[in-house]
Amino acid sequence: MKHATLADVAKATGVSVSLVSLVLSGKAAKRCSPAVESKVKKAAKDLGYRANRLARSLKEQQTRTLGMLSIEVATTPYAGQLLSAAQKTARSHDYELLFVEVENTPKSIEEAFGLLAEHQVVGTLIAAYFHSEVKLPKVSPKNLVLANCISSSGKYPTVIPAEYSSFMQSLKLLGIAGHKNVGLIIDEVEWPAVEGRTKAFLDAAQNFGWVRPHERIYKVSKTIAEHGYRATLEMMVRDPEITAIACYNDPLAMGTYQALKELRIGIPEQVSVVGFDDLELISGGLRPGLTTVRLPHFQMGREAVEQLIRICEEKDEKPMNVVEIQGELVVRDSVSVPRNSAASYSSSEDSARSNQEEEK
Amino acid sequence: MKHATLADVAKATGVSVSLVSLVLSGKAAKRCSPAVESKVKKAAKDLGYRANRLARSLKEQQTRTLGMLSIEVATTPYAGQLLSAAQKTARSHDYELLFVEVENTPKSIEEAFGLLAEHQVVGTLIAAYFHSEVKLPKVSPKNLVLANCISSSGKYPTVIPAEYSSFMQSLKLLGIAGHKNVGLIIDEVEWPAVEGRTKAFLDAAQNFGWVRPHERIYKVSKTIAEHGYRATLEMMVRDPEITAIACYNDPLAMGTYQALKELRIGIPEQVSVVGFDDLELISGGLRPGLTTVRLPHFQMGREAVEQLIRICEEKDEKPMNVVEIQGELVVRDSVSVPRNSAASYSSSEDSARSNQEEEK
DNA sequence: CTAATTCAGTCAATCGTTTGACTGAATTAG
DNA sequence: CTAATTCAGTCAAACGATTGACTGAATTAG
Repeated sequence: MKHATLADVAKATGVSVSLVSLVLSGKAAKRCSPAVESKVKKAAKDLGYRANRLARSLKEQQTRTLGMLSIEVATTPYAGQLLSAAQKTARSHDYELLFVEVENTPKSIEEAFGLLAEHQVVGTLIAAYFHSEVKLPKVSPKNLVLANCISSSGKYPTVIPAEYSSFMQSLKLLGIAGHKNVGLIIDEVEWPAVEGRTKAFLDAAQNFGWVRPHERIYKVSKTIAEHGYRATLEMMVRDPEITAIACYNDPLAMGTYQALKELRIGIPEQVSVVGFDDLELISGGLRPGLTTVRLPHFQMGREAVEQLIRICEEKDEKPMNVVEIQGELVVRDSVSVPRNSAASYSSSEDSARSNQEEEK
Repeated sequence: MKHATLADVAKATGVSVSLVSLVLSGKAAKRCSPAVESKVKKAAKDLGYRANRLARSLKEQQTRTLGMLSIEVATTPYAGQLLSAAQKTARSHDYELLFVEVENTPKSIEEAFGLLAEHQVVGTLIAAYFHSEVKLPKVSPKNLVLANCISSSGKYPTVIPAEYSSFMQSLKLLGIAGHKNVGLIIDEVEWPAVEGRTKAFLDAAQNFGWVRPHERIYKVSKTIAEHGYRATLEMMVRDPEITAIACYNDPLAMGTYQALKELRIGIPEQVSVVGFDDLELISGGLRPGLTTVRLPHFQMGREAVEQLIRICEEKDEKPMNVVEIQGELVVRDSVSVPRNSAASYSSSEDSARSNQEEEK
């Protein structure tokens, strides 16, 4: 049971294929009597006619299909929002998304470009799932937008998180609360994300007069809870006067929580903690709730597709080259004023004891 | 700079379009001299010729495109694996994936079906991100496979996790370790997943002689850490002899950890915990690592697409109607023998007593 | 009353690929 | 030497939708 075609509708109404096409695409302006028009529409509906996009695209010499290349996306919890936003945005402009997963190698990406070319996509979006550099092949399609990743070529419109100012929001919170002894736990690899957040930390330190910030950066080789735990233990032993810890991401913060709890250091009474990413499972699941910054995955997906469609349709006078999107500070309960400015926390030893007492 | 077509290659070599087509699709058997064949191939390569799939599909009256409908997928951390597997599997059979996100309503799904029909997809996959029931419209395409969801119609091949036997693996672990007092924290909503796991719990209780299992099922209205925390506090207060807690999923187990730590109950020395899902961020991030069951998202995606392709190509004598895929037990460090059966935990009485005292 | 315009539609070419039918030359069989 | 076969290709008709050019009739303008 194949789909009905224009010819079927034409036969059913006894008019020509041309007229049916004109009527159904609303271009029948002065070419059709109202009577025939409604007959055609009725027949189309009865037959369940739907245009064959292959034929239409072939004739029109262009599709409304976008290619979405995901770099090892799907294995991370970030994946969804960006992809979801991309699809919905595309859909709302009557575009479809052809989804392909690739590795971050020129070869793999080039293969995917080839595939997409065969499908005559009009534009391509490349998304990564943490803010990283993507390795493009020498020849790339002209309508290309990068989301959550950058390319050294710098030739393509790029939508990335505003690392610096996003992270700065949570650092400001610590600064304004009065913290002076703040530690940072961060990835040792020099991703763009690391760079921006480190700079934010150092600038915040400068602005708020934080003590010895350079010595209080702890690098970890993997940004997982385990490493956050170890870094925090080390930090608190070496640097017991620290009153706030900023973590590169939420999994690290999860480890920080574990270490602090093990050391009987109260959050946030004795040490405040901020994370980054807002992985709901972690940030909303921890006790107390983790104050963190929500990465704008949804917005990036939407913005990237909108840019892409704009350049595909050449509506754009001059596309923005890099769009930075601000994350949203999500305030939960892991930040308070530093203990030494609060009478009741005059001594961490006391607090530790009082914690134990409280639990009885 | 449009793409080269067969006509371009033909012009470049001075032969007919037909012959180029024949050569490039390897059907030139006896119709072409070796000399011309290599000339054609060279020209095609030089021009970067790639077949236009729209034209090909139009002519052949069938595409190699599959529709992938995701039900509110992308917001969950599970999303990726299934989608990733689906795409890779499709790709390995030379199929592409048109990705559409829908809501779980007949209307939204029907709209998507229409879109996919316009794109002449040969088959459709519907995936949900937790094992749930999907509401299909009255008319659905014939080549349809469900992944991680079920439909009341029961007409379509369905690939779902083996809830019962997957959960049973971790319950067996508790049973074999010698636990007799086991609590279950589970969603109050009657998803298929809840049903299967509850039955597993009751059967395990029967087999291993667990005490009063029915009274030890704690229902929560949301399966998040917070509710796991509250349920666990309640459970341990009401039922201090419990030595093991099985959680419906990992976020609940995260809450269980928090409650047990707050009560100063050691994991696993005093109470063992098992989760479900293997959300790496949680299960690998908790201390001690959470023993849990990895949901077979990747395998479901792959299996579903393979089924789909099989029915699309009508290779299948009789497609399996429901394929259940077993999850993998991931053993970390949250299970040990129960405290009162182990000599080394003779002091567990002490802990238990002190626990109770603390709770007063 | 003729000419121009409008109305209501049809014709036919086109997009790029595929493939069965065809052709003209060369080779082989008998 | 003729007839049949093979070789090396070409022709042309689709697939379904689009759209500028066209047509024949009716209406209107002058």
